[in-house]
Amino acid sequence: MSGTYNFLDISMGKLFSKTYMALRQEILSGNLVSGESLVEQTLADRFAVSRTPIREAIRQLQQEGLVEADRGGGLRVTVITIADAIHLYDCRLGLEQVAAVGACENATPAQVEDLQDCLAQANLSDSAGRNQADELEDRLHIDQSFHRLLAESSGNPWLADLLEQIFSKMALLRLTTTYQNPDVLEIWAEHERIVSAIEQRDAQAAATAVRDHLVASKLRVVEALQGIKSDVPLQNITPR
Amino acid sequence: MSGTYNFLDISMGKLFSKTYMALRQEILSGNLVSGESLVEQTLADRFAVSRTPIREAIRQLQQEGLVEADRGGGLRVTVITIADAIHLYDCRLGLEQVAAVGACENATPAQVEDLQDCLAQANLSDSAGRNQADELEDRLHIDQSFHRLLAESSGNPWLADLLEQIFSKMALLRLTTTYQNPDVLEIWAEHERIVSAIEQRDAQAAATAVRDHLVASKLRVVEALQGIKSDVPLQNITPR
DNA sequence: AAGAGACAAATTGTATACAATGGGCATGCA
DNA sequence: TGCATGCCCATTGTATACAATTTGTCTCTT
Repeated sequence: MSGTYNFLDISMGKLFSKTYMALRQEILSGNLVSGESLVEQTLADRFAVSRTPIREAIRQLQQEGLVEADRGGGLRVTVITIADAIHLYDCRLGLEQVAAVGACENATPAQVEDLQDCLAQANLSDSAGRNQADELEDRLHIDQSFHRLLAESSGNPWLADLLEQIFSKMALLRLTTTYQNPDVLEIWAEHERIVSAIEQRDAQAAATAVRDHLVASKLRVVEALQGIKSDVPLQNITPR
Repeated sequence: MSGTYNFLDISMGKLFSKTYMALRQEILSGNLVSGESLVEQTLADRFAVSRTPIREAIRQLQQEGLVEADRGGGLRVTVITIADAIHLYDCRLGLEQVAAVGACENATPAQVEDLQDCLAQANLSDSAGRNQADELEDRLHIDQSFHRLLAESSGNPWLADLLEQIFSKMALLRLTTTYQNPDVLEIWAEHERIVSAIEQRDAQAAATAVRDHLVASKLRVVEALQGIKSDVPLQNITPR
């Protein structure tokens, strides 16, 4: 009974770990929609394991912020609102500036190279005109990689960890809204400024570049989202 | 068999939740020392519950960063080094500046009052000359409260959450090293500057005040720690 | 017809039994 | 004596049984 869901069957490591990754993947890929309630037994059947590893995986995801408590003890996939998006951007604003400064001081040559590769990849994906959906997907993925690399380059593991938490929640948002980033070229120009500053080990410039990038990015996202749900209270667009 | 450890017996809520809080308290109070390995069955006996709630509590603490994997699959109370302290301070630096800005925009009058109360309490604890240990304990507690309030005042729940994670790890550090903060008066003066800026809703001033405070605080702590373990590599004292 | 109460079903929380894994210790060989 | 090897025990991982809690519905009463 090889059963379903062996597409992620790495056949190594504990079940709860595999379950965790599979569940996470399902949430982040949109297979489990935001707000969908999670029933342990159902998931257990689905992954062909007992409730025990499921419980542990869910708890992990809960702490990670991808799963939240429903009223009444139930659990569901976290619902991210526009207000949350703004708040998360503010957190990124603070942390990524620190990351940029740290990267100027601690980034290894290999890491700088990785960042440059990321830029190159972005340009590549731009010219390769495939269907729009794939292109968008690619862009989002590259963008995430870029910021993840930046965080790692800081040499501050806690910082990378905190940012990772934020990223996964923002990934949730992307699923529910599927806004299109209007000015992609802008983003890459901004990314280039950041990398350039890091190459030159200019901490001040790097921090500023990151700040500008995120403020602009936040504004773009909020504008895009406002068109979708204008009912949600829009608190502070410009934090500074 | 009322047994031991009913000092936290709130008799309400799930066992794993109570266990989690109790375990957390034991770690944060130093009852379980840093580096001590955690054995599920032992803890289960100790709290007179089965391994199930213990496991969930431990996993939660692990994600929270108070418990970490030992080499060999075991778990132990997290060990925080000087380098970690520096890294955590850098994270705070980024996040608390954002918190200060947010507080200027979103703090309710009640929250501002709470912050002021915190200052008053600090002065009070200063004049009341009791034994030194208690006084130190009080100061640390008040300091934590202050920063927690600041985070909450921002109106950004994710921000408060991230900072809370950092605070608990730093609390661990305090236990292992028990350095004394040399310049307490400095700290309160700095706190007052922060509150004052928030009262006046001056975001720029608040951010600067927070930055100055944390940079100074970080320096103080690093200096204090350097005297204790001078072997640990000391990377970047001044990040900016 | 509307509300209260109780019963039933679904779901989560806890305990425990069993499996698997890894490390330490003892024993044997070089 | 030092190292390798194999077994045993300690500990964690998983499954399952059972308890408790909650929700929703059905009925009975007013």
